[in-house]
Amino acid sequence: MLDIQALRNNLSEVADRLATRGYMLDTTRFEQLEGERKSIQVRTQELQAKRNATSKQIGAAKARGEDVSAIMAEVANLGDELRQLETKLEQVQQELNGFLAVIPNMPHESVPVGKSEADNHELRKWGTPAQFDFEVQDHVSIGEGLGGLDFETAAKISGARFSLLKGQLARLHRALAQFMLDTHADQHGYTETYVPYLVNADSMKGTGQLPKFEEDLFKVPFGLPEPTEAEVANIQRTGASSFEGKQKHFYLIPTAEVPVTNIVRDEIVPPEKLPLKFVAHTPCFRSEAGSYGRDTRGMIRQHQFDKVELVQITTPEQSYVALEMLLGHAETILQKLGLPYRVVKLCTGDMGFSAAMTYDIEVWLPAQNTYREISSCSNFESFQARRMQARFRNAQGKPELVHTVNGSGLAVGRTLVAILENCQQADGSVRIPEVLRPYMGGLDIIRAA
RNA sequence: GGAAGCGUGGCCGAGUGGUUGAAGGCAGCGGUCUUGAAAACCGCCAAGGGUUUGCGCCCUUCGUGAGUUCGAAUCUCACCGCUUCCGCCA
Repeated sequence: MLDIQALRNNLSEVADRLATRGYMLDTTRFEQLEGERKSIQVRTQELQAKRNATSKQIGAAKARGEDVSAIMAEVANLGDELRQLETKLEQVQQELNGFLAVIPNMPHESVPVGKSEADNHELRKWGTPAQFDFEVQDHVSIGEGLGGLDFETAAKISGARFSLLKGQLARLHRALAQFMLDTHADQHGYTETYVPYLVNADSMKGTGQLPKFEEDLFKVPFGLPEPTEAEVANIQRTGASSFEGKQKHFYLIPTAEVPVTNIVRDEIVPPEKLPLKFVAHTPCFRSEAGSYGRDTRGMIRQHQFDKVELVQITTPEQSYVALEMLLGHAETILQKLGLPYRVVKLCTGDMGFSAAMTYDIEVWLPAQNTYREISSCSNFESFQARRMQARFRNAQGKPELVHTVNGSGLAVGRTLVAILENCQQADGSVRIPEVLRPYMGGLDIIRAA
C-alpha cells in the first residue's frame, strides 16, 4: 500500500510514476473521495468533541449533586446525527482503503521504464552453456527415461499441472531443498523457519496477494455451514451482523514469502534485531489461472511446487544493500551447482504488484535453448510493511515502517529441471553435481533403473 | 468435541459506569552525583489520525464486532485467540 500522504501531497507525480508500470491512477476519484472524507471527518470530530465535553459536564454536575436534566436535553438529539456521520465516515474510509489496496507499488527511480519482458535489462551472465555432441532431450524425456518422472499418474491422482517423482529423482528433489536450506542457514546467516502452509486473509493482504489476486490462489473453506441458534438470535436482535465469518476459509500459500514476511505483522521490532533474515522451504500452490496453454509440458509450471525462500526485514537505509546481498545468496546456489544463468533487472512494466525493484535470475535450459526464470528477488520497500503495520524503532525512538526484501533461493522444481537438462549424458543418464552427492548417499550418476 | 479461566501501552501489571489514555513497576531517553561505571535521586516517555505556517487544539484506540447509556477498559451479546483439565488424535 502506498502512503496516503504521498497521494495527498504529490498526486500527479505519483500518478506519473505509476503510469510507467502501466497503472492508470484515477486521480479524479481519489480527489473526490478524499474531499468527502475530509469534510465528513471534520464534522464528525466536532460532534464527538461536543459530546465528550458535555458528558464530562454531566459527570461533574452529578458529582456536585446538581440537577442535570437541562444539560441532558442539550445532547439528546446529538446522538442520532453523530451515529449517521460516523457510519458515513466509515463507508468513505473503507472506499478509500479499497481504492488504495489495489494500487501497485511505485517503481524505484533506477528501474528501467518498459512495457514487457522484452524491455528488461540483462545485467550479467555466469557460466557457459555446455555443448552437447548428441541430440539434447528435454527434462520430461530424460526423467521418464530414468523412470523417475511420471506425469500420467500425477494426472490420474490430481489432474494437469502436477508431477510425480520417484526413486533417485525424488531423492534429488529432496537433496536440492536440503542443500539450499543448509547453504543459506549455515553460510549466509539466515534463520531456518518452518511455517504454516495455510494462512488467513490478513496475511495475504499483508504481502499484497489480496484483495487483487484472489483468482491466483487456492482458497480452502472449513467450518460449520449453518449458524447456531444463538447466532441467529443475535443476528435478528442486532440486525447488523450477518452470517459472514462463520463459514471460514484459509488460503494455500503461493510462496513462503507470505507466512515468513507476516512474522513481523503488527510488530515493532527492536532495531538491534535488524536485519531479520529468514529462510524457509515450503510447497507453493498456485492456480495458474490465465496461463492456459503456457508451459503445459513438464514441471516448469505446476499447481504445486517446492521453493526455498529468502526473506529479509530491514531498515529503509539498508534495504537495497540487502537486496543485492540476497540476490548474491541465490546466485551462489546456481554457482555451486555449476548451472549457467543470467541476472535480469525487470522493467517497470514487468514487475509484480508489490515490488519497487526486482531482479530475476534465469537458468539456462538447453532443450529450450534459452534462459528461464528460476528466482525472483525484490525490494518492496515499505509497501508490504504498511499493509502489515510492521515497524521498527528508529534512532529517534519512534516506530517506523520496515522494508521487506525477498527472493527465491531457489525454486526447487525448476532447479531439478535445470540439472536434468544441463547434466544429461548421451546414454540418458544424469551426472549429479558434486555438492549434492553427500545428500544422495554418495551417488554420482543417476541411471535408468 | 466438553468444562473452566484469561485477553489492558515495548514488557509486567492495577483498574467493574463519569476530568482514566489509563495507577504502579520494568525497559528506554535526559539530568544530578562520579575520574569512569554502577547505585541512588529528579524529570521525560503509547500508537494511529484530523486540523494548523507554528505553538497547539481535537478525534480514535484497553482481543474483534455489535448493543445499552448523555457518558463504557468497566454492563449485555456474538466472535476470535491463549491457558488449564477431560476426550480424541500424528
